[in-house]
Amino acid sequence: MAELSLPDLDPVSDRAVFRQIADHIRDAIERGSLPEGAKVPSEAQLMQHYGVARMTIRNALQVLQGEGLTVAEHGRGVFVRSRPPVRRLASDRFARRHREQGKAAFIAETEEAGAKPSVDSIEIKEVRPPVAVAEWLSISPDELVISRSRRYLIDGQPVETAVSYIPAEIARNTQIAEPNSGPGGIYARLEELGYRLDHFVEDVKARMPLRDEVRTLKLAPGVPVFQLIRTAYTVEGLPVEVCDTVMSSDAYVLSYELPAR
Amino acid sequence: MAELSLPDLDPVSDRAVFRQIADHIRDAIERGSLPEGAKVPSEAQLMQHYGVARMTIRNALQVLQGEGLTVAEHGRGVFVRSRPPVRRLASDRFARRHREQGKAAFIAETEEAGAKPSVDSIEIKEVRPPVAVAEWLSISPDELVISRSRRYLIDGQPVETAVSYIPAEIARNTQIAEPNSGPGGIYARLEELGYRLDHFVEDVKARMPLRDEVRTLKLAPGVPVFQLIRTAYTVEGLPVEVCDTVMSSDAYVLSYELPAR
DNA sequence: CCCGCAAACACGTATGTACGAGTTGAGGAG
DNA sequence: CTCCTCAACTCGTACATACGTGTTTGCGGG
Repeated sequence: MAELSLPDLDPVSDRAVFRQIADHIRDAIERGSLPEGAKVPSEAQLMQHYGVARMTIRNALQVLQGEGLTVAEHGRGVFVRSRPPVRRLASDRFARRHREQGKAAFIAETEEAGAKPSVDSIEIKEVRPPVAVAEWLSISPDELVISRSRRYLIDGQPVETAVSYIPAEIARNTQIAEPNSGPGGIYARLEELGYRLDHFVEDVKARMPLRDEVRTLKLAPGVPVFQLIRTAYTVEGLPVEVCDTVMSSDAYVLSYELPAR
Repeated sequence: MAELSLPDLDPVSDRAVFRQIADHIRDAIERGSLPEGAKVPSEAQLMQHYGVARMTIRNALQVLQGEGLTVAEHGRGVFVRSRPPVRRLASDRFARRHREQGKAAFIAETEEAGAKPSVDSIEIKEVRPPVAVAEWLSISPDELVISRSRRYLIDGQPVETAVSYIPAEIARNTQIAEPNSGPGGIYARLEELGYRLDHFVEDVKARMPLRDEVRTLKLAPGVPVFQLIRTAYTVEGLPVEVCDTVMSSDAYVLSYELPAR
């Protein structure tokens, strides 16, 4: 790696050696000396350059990996993470005019972007709701709900998991309780059943993924997830569905429009 | 820590030892055997329990810290992270009626929650905009903008930094270019200047914090940040302000209302 | 009884060693 | 020329050791 010149350590600094090294590499990435996809010098090369032990180098590399700046590939090296192009989720994605065109939001958006959407792991159960879900739906935790779990993929890559909860009173023996919820998705079905949707409330959190989520969404180290809790309300103010969605934060930008009124 | 019983290692598993140990502790946290704020057994105790080297224990603990589940406190121990009560940002926070009451959104919300809001590090400059900002404002990168940086604190704890950009053409020699932007904040001033605000578009990303952000927001390890880019549009569709906000993701839940239309 | 200080304890940083396992490319066999 | 093997390189895991620095606690002297 003669191409990349890293500074030497500052012997008087009280900053830990592994942090100084992480700083040097981070600077190189931010400067563009190490562009996306570039290979970071190997552990052995960095040991030689700085004259420190391997553990020190590994500590430094782990800092960068935790920041989501690099990924290590076993047997190949450490590389600057290249971020996939992000998808922007519009705030009108649940507008009725989209439903009336017969496609669920995810399918329509993805095809629009020229990619191939798919959905797998669809699982439908009638269960007692988690307490938080019962609260959002304003029902008793003893009332059963239909839960619809699924995973969304773009060009075969998993990008999002979601679980919807609908009171069983509403959804039982309807197409909502079928794996294929029909044209326009479950929101179209709810409206056919006479539940006129008025608005959704979407609560957005960000956090580090759980272990399962890392596996299911094939997340790189150092990538947080969005967790969205979306509740659908009818014009009467009745909550009829809660959807709990987890998505990789580096595949998405969420876009919302706020009225200035 | 006789209170907490951790399983033994599975000698036939091909899962790395440090991951198994991390799994055990994670399970204990999720089960509630290690409640919020509880002290995780010390490195020495875990070494003894599992009969492994300290580095192995430290690797395990680092996994959990990276997941945001624990924090290590030098000289004291490792503790289960307790999440502070979250603040919920309503989607009508920029409604005109709030501006007319003379308080900026942040101040009003925080006082409402019974906490003491403050703002520091206010810095106002006239600069050339970053290219991305110029694009959002639909101006040339050569046109100057007023940038207003500030940091928001709740009860003295920093929770959010923000930088607003307003075309200098609009804001020069107005109160917008003063540290104290007056009652109702800069949006009230813009409306007084004849820019009737119609709506905002807020783009939400989540990512791991940069080094500076960790320092400025006093972020715990394993806590991602939200980055919000909010653009204010007038009724004529003219973008008049862009605000780039970074906030700790564990102090906030963002809440948006979406029309079903 | 209280204060102060030292020991015990805890995590942080760093060195050195060893072996395992995935990837790659060069060189030799066919 | 092609294919295969193997060596070299790379990161992953784990052990042992040492010393630094911040925190807590308990003992002993005043």
